[in-house]
Amino acid sequence: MRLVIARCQVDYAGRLTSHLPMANRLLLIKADGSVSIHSDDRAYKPLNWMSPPCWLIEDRNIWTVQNKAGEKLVISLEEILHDSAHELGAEPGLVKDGVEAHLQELLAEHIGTLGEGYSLVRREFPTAIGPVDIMARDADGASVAVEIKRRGEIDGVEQLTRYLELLNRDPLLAPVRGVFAAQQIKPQARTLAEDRGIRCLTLDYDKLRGTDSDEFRLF
Amino acid sequence: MRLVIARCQVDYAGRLTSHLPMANRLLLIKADGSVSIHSDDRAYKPLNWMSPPCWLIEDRNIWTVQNKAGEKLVISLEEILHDSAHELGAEPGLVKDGVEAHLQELLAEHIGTLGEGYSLVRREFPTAIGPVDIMARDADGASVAVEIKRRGEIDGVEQLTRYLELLNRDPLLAPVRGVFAAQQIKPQARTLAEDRGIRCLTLDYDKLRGTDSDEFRLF
DNA sequence: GGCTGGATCTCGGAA
DNA sequence: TTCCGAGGTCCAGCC
Repeated sequence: MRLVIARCQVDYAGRLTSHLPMANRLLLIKADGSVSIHSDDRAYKPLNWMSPPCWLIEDRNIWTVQNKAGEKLVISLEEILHDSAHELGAEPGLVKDGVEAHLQELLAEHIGTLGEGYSLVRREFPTAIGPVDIMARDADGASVAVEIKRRGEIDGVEQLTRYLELLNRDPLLAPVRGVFAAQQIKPQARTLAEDRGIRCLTLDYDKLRGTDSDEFRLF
Repeated sequence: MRLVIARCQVDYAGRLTSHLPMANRLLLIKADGSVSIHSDDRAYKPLNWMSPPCWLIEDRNIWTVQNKAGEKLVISLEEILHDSAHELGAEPGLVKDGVEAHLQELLAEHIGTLGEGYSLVRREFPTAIGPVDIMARDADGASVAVEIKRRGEIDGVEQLTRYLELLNRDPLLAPVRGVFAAQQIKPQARTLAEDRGIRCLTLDYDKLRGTDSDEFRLF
């Protein structure tokens, strides 16, 4: 990894065109060839960048980064204030816990959260337009399609609506009801869902994760 | 801006929990207090980060970054390989060209792109569920709602469908037809749009921008 | 290779 | 403040 602090201006031409006037910035050149340009604020997003695979050509004070798609980043350097290189070695990688995939696992394990007598058909139930997060049957054996989100917004309701429309054309499954399950459901999404006869279910991640044997406590 | 290269492990607890095993990484501490942790690949995304406003407390070899929401990043340092600070000064800011806003401007200027005799009602036509990109009238004075995207996908068709549903309840406007305009329209989006009686229109950014007087050439 | 959908999305604007 | 939509979205997973 090479760290350069420099007074520079930057022009990008690719999916859009952009221009950065002359100023001091950090240039980050990584081992995979990627380049990013940071100002002294914002943690997440660089001002400009080129994702790998891409190639940096240094021609005196003009640096050009290019990729196969023809996107181009041109950095004009006026003054270099710092330039250092560092060997970092392998990155073991980030371990995450608490994303949507976990919610799906947990709800599948605790399918009774949907209601008494519910049973799991399968996770990632395949359809022509993509997999339904969870297919289940209620106590009477009727099909229920569940869409799971961490944050329930309108897009998720639209997604579930498309699935239901398709699933209800299958005489072996129909009628299929929908459940929109999320840790948090935005009011607009809830309104739209309920307008369409879709049940909303707020999930409590900690409670789902907490105990594998809640049922015991009932006795 | 402070640049630290260090052997460290990192734990984040907030919107999710995550763990980074001990390894060498770049720690970026910016003037606004934000902190990000980069490995030696990927230009765009840090492994972990805390966005401003947040506060860093250095207690010997344990650094803790926290924000008001209670999100917490704990960095355990084993060895510091580099540590430097740099004054960058003000960032003049990025100037962009070629985003959706420009398409909207250009199509409004060249409303005839929609067809002979079309006239502009207004851009950002307000509705209860958000602004319609462009409202126009055709040669016969009938209302036309236009949704503009750089890349036309299913979400955009759904968005326009919601607008049309609402607009058609207004007797002063109804009947309102829809046009889905984009630089590129995905086949699935086109199919869905046409199923719903929405016209698809592919926009040529360069042609729209190119000449203000194409009409002249017809003579 | 393309396509789909999640993301600690981030970021900006408007109500 | 919340809501909403764009983004050079990026990115992983699956086909």
